[in-house]
Amino acid sequence: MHFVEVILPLSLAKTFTYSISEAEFHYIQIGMRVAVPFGKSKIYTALVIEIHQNKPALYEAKEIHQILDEFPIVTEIQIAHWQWIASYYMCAIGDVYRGAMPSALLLESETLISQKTNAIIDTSLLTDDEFLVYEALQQQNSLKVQDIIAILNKKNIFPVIQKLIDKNILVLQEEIQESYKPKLVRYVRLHPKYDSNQGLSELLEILKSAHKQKEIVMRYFQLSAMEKKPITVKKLVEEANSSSAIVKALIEKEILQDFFLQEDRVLFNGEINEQELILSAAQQDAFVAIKASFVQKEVCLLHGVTSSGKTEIYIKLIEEYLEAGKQILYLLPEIALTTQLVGRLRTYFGNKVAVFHSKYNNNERIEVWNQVLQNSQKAQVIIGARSALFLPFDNLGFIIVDEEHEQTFKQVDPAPRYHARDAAIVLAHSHKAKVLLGSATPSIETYYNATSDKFGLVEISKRYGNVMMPNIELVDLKDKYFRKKMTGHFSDVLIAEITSALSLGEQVILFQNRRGYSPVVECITCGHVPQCQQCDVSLTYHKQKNQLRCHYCGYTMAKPTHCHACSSIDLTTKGFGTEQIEQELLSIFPNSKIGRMDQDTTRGKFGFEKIIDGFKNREMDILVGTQMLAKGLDFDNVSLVGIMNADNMLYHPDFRAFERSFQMMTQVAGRAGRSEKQGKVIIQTYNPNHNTIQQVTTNNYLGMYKEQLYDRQIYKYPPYFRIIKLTLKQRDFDKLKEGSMWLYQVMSQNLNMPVLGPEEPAISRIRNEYIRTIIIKIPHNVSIGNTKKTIQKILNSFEAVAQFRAVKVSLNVDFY
DNA sequence: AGCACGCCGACT
DNA sequence: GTCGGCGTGCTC
Repeated sequence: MHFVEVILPLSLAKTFTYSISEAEFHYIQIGMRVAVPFGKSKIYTALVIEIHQNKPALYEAKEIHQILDEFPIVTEIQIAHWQWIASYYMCAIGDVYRGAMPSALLLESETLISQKTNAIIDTSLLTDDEFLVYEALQQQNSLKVQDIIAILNKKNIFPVIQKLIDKNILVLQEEIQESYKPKLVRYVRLHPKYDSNQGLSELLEILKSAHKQKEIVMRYFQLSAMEKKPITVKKLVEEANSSSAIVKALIEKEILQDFFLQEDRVLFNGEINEQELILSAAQQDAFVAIKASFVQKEVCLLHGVTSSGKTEIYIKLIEEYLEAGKQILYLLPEIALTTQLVGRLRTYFGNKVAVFHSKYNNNERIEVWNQVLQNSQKAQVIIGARSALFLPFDNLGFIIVDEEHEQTFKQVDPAPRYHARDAAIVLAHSHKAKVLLGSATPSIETYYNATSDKFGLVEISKRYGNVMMPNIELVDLKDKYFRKKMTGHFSDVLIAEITSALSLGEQVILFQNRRGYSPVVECITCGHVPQCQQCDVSLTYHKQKNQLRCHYCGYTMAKPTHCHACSSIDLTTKGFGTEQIEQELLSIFPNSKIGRMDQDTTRGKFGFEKIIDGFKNREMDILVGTQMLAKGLDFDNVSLVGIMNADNMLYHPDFRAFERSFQMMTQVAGRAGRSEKQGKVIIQTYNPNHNTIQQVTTNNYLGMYKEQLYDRQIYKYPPYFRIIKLTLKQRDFDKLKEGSMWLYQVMSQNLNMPVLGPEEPAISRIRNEYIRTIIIKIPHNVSIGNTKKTIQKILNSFEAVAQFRAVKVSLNVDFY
């Protein structure tokens, strides 16, 4: 009687018990994967988290299908960390498991349908559908469920299959395929029988008349003498200027032999910079202060203004942890930033640097996973986006969370909705590692923790190399429009500054945060704006493709030629996004090269890099972009930054709107003036006297922090209160309304704390589902654990009500 | 997440 | 009358 407890990669909170044989019991270890049958026919990759001998009383445990690993591929620290995430962020452990593992390690079975061998079939006894399946099987050995759905063009195909099985025509089998394939490279060597000197002369004799072949063999000798390492077939063919057919002939003659070696997909072949990195005085002070803070505290905030040279300090710290033989995790908010950073770190640490993020393909991810697990030399420094947090660290010593304030560290959908910064701090604790948070504009929460002695705090207020902070000028849009000094969305001041920057050969960045201000098509006659059929939003106009698009469900339609409400043909576009700014620029500065960076232009694996590199290489004069521009990019020739409209960020219905606006504007402004010359920033706004805008202008982080902190306390927001947001979704409007009201009332009666809602969000319907939200504010002196238990209990009774069961509820703890 | 069971409306 | 739609519940 031997059993294992396993986690399944499904949104199920429970663990499941399977029985194993005695032999398996002695072999199996916690952290290994097992293939298990689950439900009627499927096989899933489960993770063993406990091995025991307690026979379940209520059901008969199924046997596992097979053990998939030879050694644990998940550590016990990881399992504990995942359990913490599941409990803190109120999601199923299965969600965390599924989100944490590279998908290639979580294979599911695929049902294959094939014809029974030697079946005697009388096709006249088949129905039309059955015949179609039968006929398809004459072409192919096996079909997938999806194939049959396509062939029959209907959803429920199981009755048909069942009948065919009953008629003894079909068989089903479940197949799991290991999708990871090591990259194998083909090499050649001389056949051992010619190894001796005598063999050599024999060889030359054989090849006397085969010129081409002789050439290859001679080239092979040269290369192996020169390189003193195995030679690939590819290289040999290239060097000998020959073809692989000739190599093949030599192999067949048993003169050469081929063999395969496994190769890493991710290789670094650059030069390692041997020069020691020298820190400036300010950097050196910060470096020493951080180390001092780590003596007492586990977490330290490095608050350094934009271009204060934080990366060099990180590199110095990484060096020290590497010397101590520790693994280092470097978290970045955006995948797109990794390329730049990897290049930089590799010049110091060479092949010890590995990258991990979701755009990596499956094979690459598994290689990094294994390298981290084995504490390989190739993966001592891991750079990655938030998911890198889930790697199987063996000996983690140090975590850097760069641009700590970025909201992309918080996963929104799907569950687990974790915050990578906070989860990193917890992970570091179990590894007894240190955490460094870096930012020019720390989040209010982090700065609060740093100033209330929970975290260490180190500040740098000077830019590296004494570059001056940019000079920020405000332009009052109301006044400019009144005095007719505007050309499109550009004020005369901005145009003048762009003109002068361009004439000096300097580059310009223009920032337009498009959120909520997408261009729409409007009918001049009746004011009708085309809406998405399935969502509660206006369709966005995309000039390039001349179509209207829904940003929420992806619905597209061609731009209408007439109004669908009144048939008028007088249509106009309203609102402005990056695309329109780009268009306007083209007419104002027809001789300049203009680039655009937003979600539309940075698609594809290297879309972002292409634009960034293009701009760096000065292939463009002006770059227009969205918030992507605000994320730690370094350009050395940008002297002017323009913020097209500061107001649409400020007036977002969100308690973080001012904090975010400050961060975004300060970060964008920070792209200006990286060399000796002082940079210039123009902010166009209708509210030049707004506190937040004034704080940006005077680079007054502390002022912003204090003001926001005060507001947060009064309006009961973090860091004084923890926030849990519940989102309810349902296709039926009334059901949703009733359900959300019920939930709100029970919550506010049973929780002794503020509960807000049920609120109809600004976009109240997406993909035909109506949405309501409820917000719970947990004071800091109340136990979060108990509160979450109560919330869970209420949700359980909510689900027990039959009419509410169809309402989907999702939880977002520490909603960002 | 599947997948089966079971209950109601649109067709043979 | 049945086929097939979806709501509901369970999976070790």
